[in-house]
Amino acid sequence: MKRRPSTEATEAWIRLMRVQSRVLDAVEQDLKRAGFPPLAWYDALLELSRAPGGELRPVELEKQMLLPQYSTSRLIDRLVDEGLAVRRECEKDKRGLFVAVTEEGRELQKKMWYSYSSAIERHIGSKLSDADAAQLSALLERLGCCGGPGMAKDAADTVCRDPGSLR
Amino acid sequence: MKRRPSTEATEAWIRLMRVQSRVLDAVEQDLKRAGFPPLAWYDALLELSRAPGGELRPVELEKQMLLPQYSTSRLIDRLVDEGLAVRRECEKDKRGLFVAVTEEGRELQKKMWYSYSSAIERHIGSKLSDADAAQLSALLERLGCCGGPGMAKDAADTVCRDPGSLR
DNA sequence: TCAATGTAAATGCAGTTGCATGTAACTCGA
DNA sequence: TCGAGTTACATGCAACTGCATTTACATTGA
Repeated sequence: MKRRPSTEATEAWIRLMRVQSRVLDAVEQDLKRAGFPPLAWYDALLELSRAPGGELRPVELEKQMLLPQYSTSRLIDRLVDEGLAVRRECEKDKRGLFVAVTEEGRELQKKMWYSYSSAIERHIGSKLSDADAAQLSALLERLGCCGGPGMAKDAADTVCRDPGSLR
Repeated sequence: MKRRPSTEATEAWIRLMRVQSRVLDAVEQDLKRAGFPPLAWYDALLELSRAPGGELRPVELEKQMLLPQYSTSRLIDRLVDEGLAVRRECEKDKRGLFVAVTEEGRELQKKMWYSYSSAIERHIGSKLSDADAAQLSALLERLGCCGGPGMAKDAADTVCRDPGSLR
């Protein structure tokens, strides 16, 4: 009589939770030590930088980053406070607005990438061969369900130069 | 000229972040919908229930759960407020104390396990074969602890037992 | 024995989150 | 064209987090 969930599944669950929290923490700490803001800022700046014209509707950013609406709204507040982005009116839809990355924002994003990428290398790249990393991705992907056809692949392509939003 | 981090490593990083956040979220939501408190409460109650005499020093709990000290202190506050645990004096070391799970706490932990385990099955077990789950664990493990001081290994051993095994 | 140093736990504070709601503007059907 | 329903974004509030500090006790070493 098999147990459900199996011990293998339960163990995978536990490791997934523990390992990502540990690795995320390590990367966030590396960034913080280098004097940078949290990863979420990087993600947002990257999404904005990539977008045509360097601007997005909050609602788009929210979808990219998988954040709740109010969370996005407040993240934008902070970016604007720091001069990394500006809010612009939206002619098309007066309810909405555009958020545009500033030159300062673009620069910060690029500077962060040096720390960020070396943190990824330190905490992931140096611990798994490329083949193993690929296999880990593949296994994780099967849990994602996000398998929304286009998106996953697309994100992956883009992201492998500059990781996209993580949450 | 190879890129560092490799695209494979970067992709693994992104998936690790995204997938765990999604899966954790799904499981937390399942628990919440069933009217239960957050997962951290379950973990704490389980650690306490397992401990000899159903009690632990906060500092032990903190190590098991990999939480910061103040966070443990406040988690205990909440458990105590809800009658799920009690604080007891510690004769050996008057700086410290013991936290003991109450009968009510043990019951809640057991009841939560039904929701929790079915959530694990739904979000992990049903998506990976046992062999794949085991392989996922193995890959994740290589990202964990490593180089770290003894503690990490110890924590992993403890935690990786089936959370429901003592039901 | 006592000062210095270290450890266990709690807490004040500022910043952040989640939830629920508010406000404004858009859409659509009769 | 009007009103019901929906969407975009912001925000008040309570709960929670991280950080730094405090309080109390323990341990060490001269």
